[in-house]
Amino acid sequence: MKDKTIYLLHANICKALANPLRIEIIELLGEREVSFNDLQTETGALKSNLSQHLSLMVSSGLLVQRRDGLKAYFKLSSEKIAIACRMMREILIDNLNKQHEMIKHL
Amino acid sequence: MKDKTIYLLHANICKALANPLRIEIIELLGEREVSFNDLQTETGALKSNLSQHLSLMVSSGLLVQRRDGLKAYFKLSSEKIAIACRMMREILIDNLNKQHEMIKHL
DNA sequence: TTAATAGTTTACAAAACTATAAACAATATT
DNA sequence: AATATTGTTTATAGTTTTGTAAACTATTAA
Repeated sequence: MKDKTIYLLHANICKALANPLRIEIIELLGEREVSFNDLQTETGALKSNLSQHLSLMVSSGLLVQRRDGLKAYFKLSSEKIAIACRMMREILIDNLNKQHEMIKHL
Repeated sequence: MKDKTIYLLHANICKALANPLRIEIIELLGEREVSFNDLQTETGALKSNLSQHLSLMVSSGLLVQRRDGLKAYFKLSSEKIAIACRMMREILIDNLNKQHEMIKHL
């Protein structure tokens, strides 16, 4: 029987991306570090909800957190994350375009 | 109020990857088309379960399905999907290596 | 020390996801 | 026509994810 652990771990990384707010966070982080406060302002999310999502992203290894006094700052743990995220966006756009073509040819 | 539709759609693409069996399927498909039967043999999944996952992947635009008589065949709708998937795997491996380093330095 | 600020954690209900089993449909074979 | 093959769909029960609200913690300021 083949070991499926790697698929489970791999799926967990994908899961950490699989939420609209978390996608928005990744795009806001882009190349730079952003404070919790700015993330809240820009996403409009509830503090508690934002904190939960950020915590999930940190513990799944997508983000790194730093604290300075009361303030918390977050950044991507690797630029590969932004790249993978952009690639998914491309797949989405391609799909939307294909659907659009389908509809046009009716 | 900013429109978040794009984040929702983007997250849906990520969700379509966010399951161990679906990751395994994507890797099996790689560059080539594979029959339902072969997918079942190689994954060891239940027919009904496999069919549900494949159906989800088709409707989310990740896969294309073809039928020939009784047989069903599946392939990736774009090679970008394999690439994105490999990139996620790299992120995973990097994370595991980082964790390993952390543990070593205790 | 008290109050204010900035996040975090916990509790909980609703929604989404998953695996299994059983019923079903479509095609091919006898 | 009857049977077998190859999947698909539906039903269901258990699990996970999610957003909100409330309680809590840590740091800073008065």
